[in-house]
Amino acid sequence: MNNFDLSTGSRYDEMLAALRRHGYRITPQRVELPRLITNGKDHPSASQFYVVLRRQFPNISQATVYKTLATLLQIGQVFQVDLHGDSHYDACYRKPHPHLVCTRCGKITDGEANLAENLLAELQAGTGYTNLQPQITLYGFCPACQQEPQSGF
Amino acid sequence: MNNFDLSTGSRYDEMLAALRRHGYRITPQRVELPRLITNGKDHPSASQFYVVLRRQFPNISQATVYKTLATLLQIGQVFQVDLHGDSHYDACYRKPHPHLVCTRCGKITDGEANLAENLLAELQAGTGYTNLQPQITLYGFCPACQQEPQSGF
DNA sequence: CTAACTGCAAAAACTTTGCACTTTT
DNA sequence: AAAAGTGCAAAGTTTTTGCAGTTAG
Repeated sequence: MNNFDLSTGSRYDEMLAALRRHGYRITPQRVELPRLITNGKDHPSASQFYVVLRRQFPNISQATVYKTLATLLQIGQVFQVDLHGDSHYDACYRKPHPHLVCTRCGKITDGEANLAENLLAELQAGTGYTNLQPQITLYGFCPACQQEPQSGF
Repeated sequence: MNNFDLSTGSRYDEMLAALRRHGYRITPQRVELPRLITNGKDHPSASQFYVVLRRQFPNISQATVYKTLATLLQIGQVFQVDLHGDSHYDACYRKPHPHLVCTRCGKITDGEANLAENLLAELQAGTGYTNLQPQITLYGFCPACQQEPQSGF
């Protein structure tokens, strides 16, 4: 049921294991955010995580959400999608793939990975840059939003 | 001397012509920002434009910079590169190309376009999305910054 | 028990907005 | 002269920071 081949257990288990491996403590908040991000195929923002997490932790703070995401980012367990305005997070960073952002409804979906990997390889080789982390975002109108009338052009 | 083949005059002339064509008035500020962005091969942020523009317009406001960039964006004359904390701008949006961002010094440089265009075509065809505007950003260490010691790992 | 983590509140950074004044056309 | 643009200041967002109290190991 997982789109990505993870021979070493589920994405969620791997994320918690990574936290432990890096010496971070396992707190209820650090259990729940990984669970959320690995369960859905959406790409929530910090404030979207905050809203959902508050159902289980009524007193959780935005700071904790930001700090947890920063931690996961640091150990390479989430991938950041920078949008104009805020950042969104993707749990499945291992296979680089493009993100399609609908500029009308704001939905973010995953694109195909094939060429993305080739492009990464090409750049890795040709530019002298190392440690390249790709962020491929395409802004456009999703199939559902194409029916609606143009905004103002 | 221009990296991109612009059969119809310089990038700067084209940008001003586009402003006129769309009915925008040509003000000193709208002359100078296009001159700045088309002259360099860097990718300034709004506040970087602000700092430079203040040399010629001591009273210019950040608001004017943001509004001017929004206008140029709207008529497709600049391309926006969304980074974690702010957005940067590229004058040569016509040929989609990747941007390489050094996570140590922050420098943004242009990558090769070949595969970028193929990837765009592939996605345009395969996803049902329309009007796709690619934003391909790769974070890594630039050649100059690779000598320095790792931050803290 | 100790170091690490959380929540809270304040602050910082980026961007947008409203409005009076000025400038293009 | 009219419409559009600018500057200023205030406000709106997102994200970061400092610190006291709490908790995981």
